[in-house]
Amino acid sequence: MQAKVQKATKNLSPKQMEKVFSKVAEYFTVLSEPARLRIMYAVCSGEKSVSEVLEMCGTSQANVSRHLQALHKAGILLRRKEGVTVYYSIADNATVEMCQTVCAKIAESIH
Amino acid sequence: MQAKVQKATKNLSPKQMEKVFSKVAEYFTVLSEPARLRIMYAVCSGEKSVSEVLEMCGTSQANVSRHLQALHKAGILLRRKEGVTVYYSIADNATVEMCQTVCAKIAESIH
DNA sequence: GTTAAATATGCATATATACGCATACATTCA
DNA sequence: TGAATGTATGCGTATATATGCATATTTAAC
Repeated sequence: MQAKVQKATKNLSPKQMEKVFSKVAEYFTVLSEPARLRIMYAVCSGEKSVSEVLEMCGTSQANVSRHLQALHKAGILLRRKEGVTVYYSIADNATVEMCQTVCAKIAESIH
Repeated sequence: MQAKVQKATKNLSPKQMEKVFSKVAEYFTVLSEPARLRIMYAVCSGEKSVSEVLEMCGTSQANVSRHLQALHKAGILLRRKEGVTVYYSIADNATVEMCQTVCAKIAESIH
């Protein structure tokens, strides 16, 4: 962590370092909810409207809407509006691949 | 996410899938605290005792102790006791590298 | 304009957890 | 045994946020 991170944080003040850690923590917070992971998993199979995700994930409409917004705000999902319908799709493949790796690793430990 | 994850989750029941998402969420939760990231960053430079981390990170001893325990319980840090002193070091390099990547990416956006 | 469908938001509540403080526990040494 | 050092834990509090429910907002069709 230090080696690589120091390259990117070499010229950062302690205050700025705090900001980095704070933002990184925020980022991981978005991924730290089962409901959001379920939703991400759904959107991974292709662009989905809020209603479609709602059907696939089975919780309240309000929740799905808010979770999708959170993922969008974090830059992980793309948002596209078409009439009354709002479509979400993957924006950040790096994040998705990271989740893939972690999910696969943990899934194996369950087999 | 689906492609790779489906390979590892092909034979999992919906209930088991829920367990996977739940465990993945737990894992990310550990990484979603600035204080813990700061501590991980400190331990990255080499094995550290609780007191050493305490000096580097500047919060209460109780907090440092608990955060280190959380990181250990998550399998990210190794714990070694020597007399009264407890030393922690990196156990899971994959996690550390993941944090490196995310930190570097976010640090760049601050420059 | 009215209605209907899709999405978003306000509010109350429950739950999780980070933190500070005090104190307990463990180990070493005199 | 007693004292000192390093670490862990119990407890109360503050804060964040996930959720459900009701309702508002947006857009299209009539």
